[in-house]
Amino acid sequence: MIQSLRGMNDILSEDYERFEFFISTASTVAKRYGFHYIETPLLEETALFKRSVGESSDIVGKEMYQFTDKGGNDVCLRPEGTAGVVRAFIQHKLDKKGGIHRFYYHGPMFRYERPQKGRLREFHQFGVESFGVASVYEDALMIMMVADILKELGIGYRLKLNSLGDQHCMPAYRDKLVGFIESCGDAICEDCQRRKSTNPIRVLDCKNEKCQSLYTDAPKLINNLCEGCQSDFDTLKSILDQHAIAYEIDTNLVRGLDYYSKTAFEFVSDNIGSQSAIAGGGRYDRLIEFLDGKSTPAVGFALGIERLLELIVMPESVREGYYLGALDEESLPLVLKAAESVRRTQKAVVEYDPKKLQNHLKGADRINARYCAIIGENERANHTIWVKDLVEKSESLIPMSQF
RNA sequence: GUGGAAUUAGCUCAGUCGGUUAGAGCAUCAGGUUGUGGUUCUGAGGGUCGUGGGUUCGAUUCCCAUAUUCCACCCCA
Repeated sequence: MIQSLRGMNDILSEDYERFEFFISTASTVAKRYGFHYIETPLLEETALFKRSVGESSDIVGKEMYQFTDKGGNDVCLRPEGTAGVVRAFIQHKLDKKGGIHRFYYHGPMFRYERPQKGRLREFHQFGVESFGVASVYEDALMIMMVADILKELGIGYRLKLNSLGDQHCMPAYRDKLVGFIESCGDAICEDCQRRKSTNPIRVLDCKNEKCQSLYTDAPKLINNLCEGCQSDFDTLKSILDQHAIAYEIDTNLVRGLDYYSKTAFEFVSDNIGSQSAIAGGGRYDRLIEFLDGKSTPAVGFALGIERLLELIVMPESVREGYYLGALDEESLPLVLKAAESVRRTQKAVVEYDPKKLQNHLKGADRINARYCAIIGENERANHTIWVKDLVEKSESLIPMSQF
């Protein structure tokens, strides 16, 4: 038997209902905030991700589905959504056009990781990107939008917040931290030794207890922000306070993608296992120019759809449409005809096997139909269709001409 | 990528200290005297016990490999 590739799932029936419900809910919220849909290719030039997400990141370093196509191009299945949207933004010269551009998107992303619950090799994200707004109010808008989406879906969460600083304060802090780490010498774990050069900020949330005890005195980025970053961070906190959005400052929160600066946030759920981040995002003011566009402030976020699916509280399903069946073989053509006209306005499902009324009613019940429409000997003789409303429990004989 | 656990019917799981026809609940299908559902009763179908090797007179059970899923690490959405 041929199976789907490891970490790549089919989404069917009930799961898809949730999936669809999520997409429509999130899209509706995004549109209410003034965002427009954008669709970008699943396949992009490898260089795009190397330059945006960053070569030092795990995503680019070891998780990309990378190959050479028949034309000899070095390409990748997209591991995240922002890079493609930024590429499109620049390619269509919206950076030069100026003004504000707000996009939302959803679709599959690919990362070659070891699968686990909530961690798939093909997974789906819903994301938004906002270009041209430098104000920290836009950062707050992002967080409010995620909060709105999760609220409409009935999902509880904790919000973690941090500021990563900008090109003025981050490099200085990084040097200071690396200096501190070096002062620890060989006392720290192997992972930290490696992180010291790849992503020094990550050592701060090392799980090793010995490392943690050494790091209690480590310099914290939050205490080393420059004036601009500090005041934006303070403003952001006060906006969230005013909107009653609870948050916790997590000075160890580091986004794994190199393009983030200033605001970084993550929504986590305590009910889905160890892969608990359900949404993450932040500001990336420098990315557009890194990709040869005109310097444009930007901020965005992405939600992991599969991680949300089991948390979604679906609205109660209502009975709808028709179930149509025949009591004998001779009635079937008339049933098909009736179904055809019902379908012009409503759902109509036909049972082809003639069977007893009782079994038809069971069948109608099973597919959650509102009406059970049956044709048998009597109906044929009188040119009527017997229809039972499964909610009202009322029944009537309707002339075939009215169908 | 590292360490660990699991894999038996469509689903959730029993079970076999290695020995004839491998069980349950739910689901499916069919009936309960001739046209009334969701919450009844009866019955039936459905499994080469994840896959491939090995040990054995004999393996679903023991051993090895492999695949997948799950847990922790890692990472992130």
